[in-house]
Amino acid sequence: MTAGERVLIPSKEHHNKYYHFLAKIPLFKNIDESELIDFLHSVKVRQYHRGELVTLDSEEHDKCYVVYEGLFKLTKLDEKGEEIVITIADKADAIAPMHFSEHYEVCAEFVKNTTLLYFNKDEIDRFTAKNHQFSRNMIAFLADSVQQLMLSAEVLQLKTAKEKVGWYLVHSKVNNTFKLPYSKALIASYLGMKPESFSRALTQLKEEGVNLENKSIVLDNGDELCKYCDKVTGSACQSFKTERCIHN
Amino acid sequence: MTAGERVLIPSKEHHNKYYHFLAKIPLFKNIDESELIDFLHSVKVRQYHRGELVTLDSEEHDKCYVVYEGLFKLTKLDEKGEEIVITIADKADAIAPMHFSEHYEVCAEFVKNTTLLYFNKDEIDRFTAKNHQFSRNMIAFLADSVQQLMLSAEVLQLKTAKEKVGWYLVHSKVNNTFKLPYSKALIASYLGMKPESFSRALTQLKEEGVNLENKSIVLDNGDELCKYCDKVTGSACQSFKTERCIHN
DNA sequence: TAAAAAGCTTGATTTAAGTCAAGAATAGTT
DNA sequence: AACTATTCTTGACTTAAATCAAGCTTTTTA
Repeated sequence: MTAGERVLIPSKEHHNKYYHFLAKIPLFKNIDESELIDFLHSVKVRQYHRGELVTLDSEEHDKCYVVYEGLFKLTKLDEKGEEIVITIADKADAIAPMHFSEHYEVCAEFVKNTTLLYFNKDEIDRFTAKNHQFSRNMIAFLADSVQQLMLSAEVLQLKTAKEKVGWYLVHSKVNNTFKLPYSKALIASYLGMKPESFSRALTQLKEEGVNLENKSIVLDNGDELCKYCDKVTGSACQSFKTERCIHN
Repeated sequence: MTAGERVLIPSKEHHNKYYHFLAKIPLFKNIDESELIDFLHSVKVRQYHRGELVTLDSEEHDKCYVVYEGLFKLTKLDEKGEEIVITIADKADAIAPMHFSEHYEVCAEFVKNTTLLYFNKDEIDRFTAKNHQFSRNMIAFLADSVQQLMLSAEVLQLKTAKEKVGWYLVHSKVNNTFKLPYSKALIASYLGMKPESFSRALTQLKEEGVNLENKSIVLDNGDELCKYCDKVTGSACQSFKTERCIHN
């Protein structure tokens, strides 16, 4: 199956479905309906299989992708076959290789069967020139990427295995989901550690009252994860800066 | 000395000097002279001493800085006093904490006496709205930050001590400077390693024909560093993709 | 529902880089 | 030139996480 065969030209009803989906993502926030409808005509769709590995080189490079359905990890591979996970891209997340050097090669590894919506660079550029709100959204999107990358640089370099896992779990607590969103192995690779180390970190956390039942976080007391919380994550917490919060 | 005392209101002749400097940096590329002159009236100046440590919180946050003279490292510190270096900001480099969450705290550690030019967020926002080329430049600036951060994530996580140092040296080779731009300790911290490890890595590289005399790189053969070169760095090399290049 | 595969855990061992400590080299100052 | 303060190097030792290997669980599929 070649790339071309899997590029779908969306029908009118699909367009409608994609429009409603895209209109809600941050990249298209606060944009006039008429302009947005017009722009979204240039959307293309492509599907990928679980386990598939795509190198974002030359051809795939001048694009901006949005995950419509599914999950993939954006990775960098070295000669020895080692990999680092740069981001986990979940539903509604965007990836814009069009902004990188054509010599910067990254890989997309599809964790589930995945449907990506995408736009070509020249369409994006035209819309950026035409619509100032879209420029602003693009700036916000990139700024958010920068901040996330700086935050994970910090986590990866400064924290021990236990602290990394605690930090990851505190997200799920702040989200109010109290659930691990992905497999342990995937989260481990995102945290730059091996599944064995992840598992050992969990047994250490168990001694502190942090338990995982199935994929749900169960806390003996309720505040056991607070010590692993950073300020940016914490700012989304209900108890942020109350007396129960470590950030004052 | 309080912050206020060190904020200088530039005189007309200083303005002229700053204008010529700023007009050449990427953030202000291809902008009409009249518009740029107008915008640059909002520039402010501040000086910092070697060794000074400034936390970019609340007050310092809503700004965009450009290094006019000097050098600082943007760092993240943890409770134990450990630090990671996010970027080394040298002459003409820009840092825009205004794009980050107010809860994301970073530190600037001044390596030399430093003069920073800066703009307030609302001025930047106004100019972004008014001038599309500036929007484009801002997008390019952020995209470049994203790529640099992804590249260093890769270097920091995937490479051994020797490979990190080799990778750093190959930059200086591609630049044609063949010189270490900073102290070994600063470069070591940028590479996420201790000075001792940096030193040991250098002795390993010496066995491969890579020598440092004073701060100059001296190669026995000339191609000893090529194996440490990544594609993005390599694309700036004279011999990129020739038969002498590892990237084909 | 059995079989196979994938995902996870636990133990024993290795390893690369960090730590600590002391001395050498270089740069800066009087 | 002599003194001081950094900066860098080298050696001995420690340590956190990786690796290797085996067994256990859960999920998938036939």
